[in-house]
Amino acid sequence: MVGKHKQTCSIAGFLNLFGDAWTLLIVREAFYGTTRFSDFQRRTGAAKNLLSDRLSKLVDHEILEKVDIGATGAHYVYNLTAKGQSLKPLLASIIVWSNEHLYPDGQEPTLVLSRETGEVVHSFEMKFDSLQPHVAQDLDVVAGPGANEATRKRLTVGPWPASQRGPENETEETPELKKEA
Amino acid sequence: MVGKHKQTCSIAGFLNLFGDAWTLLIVREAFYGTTRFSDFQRRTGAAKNLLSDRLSKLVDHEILEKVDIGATGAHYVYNLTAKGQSLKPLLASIIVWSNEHLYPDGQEPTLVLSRETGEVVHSFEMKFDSLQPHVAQDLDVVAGPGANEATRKRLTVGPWPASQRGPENETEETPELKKEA
DNA sequence: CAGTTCGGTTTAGATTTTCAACCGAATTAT
DNA sequence: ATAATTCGGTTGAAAATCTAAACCGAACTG
Repeated sequence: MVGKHKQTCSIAGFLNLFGDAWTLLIVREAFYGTTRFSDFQRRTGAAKNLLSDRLSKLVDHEILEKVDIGATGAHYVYNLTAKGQSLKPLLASIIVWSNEHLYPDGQEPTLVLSRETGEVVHSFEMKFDSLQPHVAQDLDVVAGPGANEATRKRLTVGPWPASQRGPENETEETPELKKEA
Repeated sequence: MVGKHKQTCSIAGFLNLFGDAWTLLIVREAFYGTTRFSDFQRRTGAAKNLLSDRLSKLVDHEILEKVDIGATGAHYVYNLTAKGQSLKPLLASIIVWSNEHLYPDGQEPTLVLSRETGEVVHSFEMKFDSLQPHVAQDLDVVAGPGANEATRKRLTVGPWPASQRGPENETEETPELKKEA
């Protein structure tokens, strides 16, 4: 796949990779510590063939790496690469924007916290020092006041990206957006 | 539309609005100063019915506002609302990430500059002061070394978001990604 | 008053997504 | 030993979405 957008534009290039309903959700899952095919499927709700396709695409683009575990069997883990982890500030930005503009105050499903102070992050700015490596390693994502039980259970576990956790039973329901659609 | 993702998750909520190939590209166009239906169509390449649908959705969500100009005729402009303009840091983040990870050095189609220093912005960090309004008003987006003529012509004009510009003739071509797909 | 522009809608066909069924290899249970 | 289950998919059929082109009315232009 060469990508649908032919424009010379950094945003169009991004959309060629992430401009669909599932890819970024799969990356989110990877940050939540999900590594197994079946866990991605259960936790995102994506169909298996589509999930298979998107995982391959992410592996092709070196956002994830596929590692064969289990001596001979069909057992793999998908891990975030360094490139994949570099998406963290972007995901954090998306959470912050969504919380401010899509959810009523006090109903945010997830929150971005400063790891240092524990305070909720509400806004962000570009950093002008081009010599520094990526920052935003000092951010955590935790369940917000609008999180349901399933979400809360998964987000009370640790830092982001998290190490792998076992496959608990989850069923997600009802969002509750500020503006309808 | 209620949204495809039912999960209680700020990222899923975002994807319910922006998780497709065109919506964010239309918002980008709005930042580039595009306001008219036909200009959106020509500059994004989206089919008219899909563009119509997406513009309505963005108006519903108050990212854009539709203003009737021209006394009686079918003449409208779509303007970014304050909520729409609040997406600027997110779009800037996307450009910065794409430039670092999708394009070879020196072939970035668009660049994010500090308005103050004129320097290229390479990374960003969250701002922990929750009392401040959105920042990143001091950023400009300009054509990068990898921009083609069409892109360059449109991006040499001014600040971002730009005021409306006339409909020049553009035809976009060939991207050139670091990793194939 | 004929043709063009603007902002769409409609329709038909192509593509993508969903959903369920199926599959082989390995692992666990009886 | 053999049956059932898990894992990581693939296949195929139906539904939904997207593309591309045709069409449309209401200005406005020549």
